[in-house]
Amino acid sequence: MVRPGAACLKADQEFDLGIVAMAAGVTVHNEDVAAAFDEMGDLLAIQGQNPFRIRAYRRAAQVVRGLPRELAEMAGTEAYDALPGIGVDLAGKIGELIRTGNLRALLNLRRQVPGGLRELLDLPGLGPARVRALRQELGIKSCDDLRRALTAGRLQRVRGFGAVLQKRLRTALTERATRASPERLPLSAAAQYAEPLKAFLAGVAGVVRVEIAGSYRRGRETVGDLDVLISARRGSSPFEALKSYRDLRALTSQGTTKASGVLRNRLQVDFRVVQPESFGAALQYFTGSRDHNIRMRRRAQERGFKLSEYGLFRDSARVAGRTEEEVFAALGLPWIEPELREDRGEIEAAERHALPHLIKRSDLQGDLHVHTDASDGLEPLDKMMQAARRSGLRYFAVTDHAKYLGIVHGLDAERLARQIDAIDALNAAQNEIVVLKGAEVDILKDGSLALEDSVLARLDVVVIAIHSHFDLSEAMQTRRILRALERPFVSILAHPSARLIGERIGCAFDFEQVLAAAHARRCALEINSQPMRLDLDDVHIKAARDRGVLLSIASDAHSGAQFDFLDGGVRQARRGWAARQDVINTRPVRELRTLLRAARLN
DNA sequence: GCCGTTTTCGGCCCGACTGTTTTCAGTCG
Repeated sequence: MVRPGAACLKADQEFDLGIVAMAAGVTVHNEDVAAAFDEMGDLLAIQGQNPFRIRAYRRAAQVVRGLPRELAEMAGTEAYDALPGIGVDLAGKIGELIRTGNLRALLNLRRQVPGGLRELLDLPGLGPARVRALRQELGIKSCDDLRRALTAGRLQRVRGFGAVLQKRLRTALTERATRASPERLPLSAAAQYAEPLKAFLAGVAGVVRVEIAGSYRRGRETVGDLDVLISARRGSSPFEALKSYRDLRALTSQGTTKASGVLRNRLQVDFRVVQPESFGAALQYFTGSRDHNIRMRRRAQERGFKLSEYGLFRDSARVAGRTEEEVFAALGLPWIEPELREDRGEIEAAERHALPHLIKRSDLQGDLHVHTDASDGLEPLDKMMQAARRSGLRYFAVTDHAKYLGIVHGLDAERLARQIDAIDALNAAQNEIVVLKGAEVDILKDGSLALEDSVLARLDVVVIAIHSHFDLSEAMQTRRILRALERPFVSILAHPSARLIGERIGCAFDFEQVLAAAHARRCALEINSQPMRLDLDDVHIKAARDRGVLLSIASDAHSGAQFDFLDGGVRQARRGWAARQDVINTRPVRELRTLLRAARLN
């Protein structure tokens, strides 16, 4: 199942979610379980419960979100219990949710804690303790209550709520009402601000080194903020220099080693200045992820060390910190690539010296999904060929859309035949790059393809994809894809989930079954590099790789400049643990042709 | 609530900054 965000349980409503879920007859998805656990964590926090118990719920939510398979398809509580961070109790709660669509513990908590209190937690400056104080002292149960109390000046009575905090809350409530709060940016969009910022800081007097850490460095598909790490000589003042930086809208807080600000695009930035002897430790720390860090610190502790952003210490003596490698080595681990640091098994793999050699952009020799102006691309074949060559590719496949209802300019059999002749002529006229003959063929609603097998037989590469009927039931969508995969000339399943980041959640289908079918017929799954697609996502790439299904990193370029998107596709592949040998377009063209022929079923 | 080559109880990552205090709790990452 690919669907990432299907909220079937109305987790923020006050009625019995079991009745709702069961009445609608819907499946309980992983995201529903994760949302229920997140809510448990929030409500327990507001109650002031044991922080470690709260963390257990949040950690469990995280683990569930990272699963490539649906919990509902797993063997039950015993299998749940085997998941990291999930013990007997939480396994039972997962089971209850899956079986009944219901969680009694959550319903009980909701009776004790008004739902509106949860939204208060999202306001900056409000954590569980202050939310609790607001409720106890003033009976505040929602953002609306808080707004009224602020207006009436009632907050002055509550200890801990001074003038500054009140002003902050007023601003936050206004922003919330006008929906001006920033959301996560696609990685590529964040890069447009992050890289110039980095270059600016690197040019400030006294600055020795600048790195952007956090989810940006881990290559997550979206970025919520930027963590900028600066190593500077004593006496230099990078924060002062920042005040003249055009893209910085405001510095919202500033200490001696730490500052925060907001960029013009509303992206939050946190700056930290560290000494060179701590830079590696700080880079490790601020790269995260949180779960990865917790594991690392625990590991340090078990070995009698203390790990912080300042270094690895035994008592008060620093034993490592200048470089990341040094810190990992002192903890008995090889350096771990940032993209892997999600606590998805990378520490265990590092211990066994079984980390993958992650793929690099320079490993790519070709691109197997490219459009020209024959369909919806912007540039003609020869221009695309020149751009592909400039991008260092040795081959690429022209995969214009096949004609079907809805896609303008799609090629019918006759135009495709003419394009095939043109490509043959182009290959005959030059030998700098090989142009492969292909098409992007729609998977129709019933799983049949938009072009006849007799036409597809002439092609080197047949890319199939879903561009319509995204909302079919999981069973129907699965049948649709499996049926398409039975067609004899299929090479690659493109952007398998059909999601658009921030716009459209992926189609629901049984990913395990699709993997099995793809594996059986040696069809590759695409990692589409378009910034809004990045489809497959990291979790499913890893699942495909673990299953031995080959991948194709493709630009889906619609113009020559878009071959640059391949960088993002490689990034995504790395997050899914992909190595060079997992990706078909790292192969020389001759070897690639062998692989493509092997996928044919005739 | 989880977890275990210091184990079935007693730990659980760690520090900066802010605002509100007169020494620190709460929040945040």
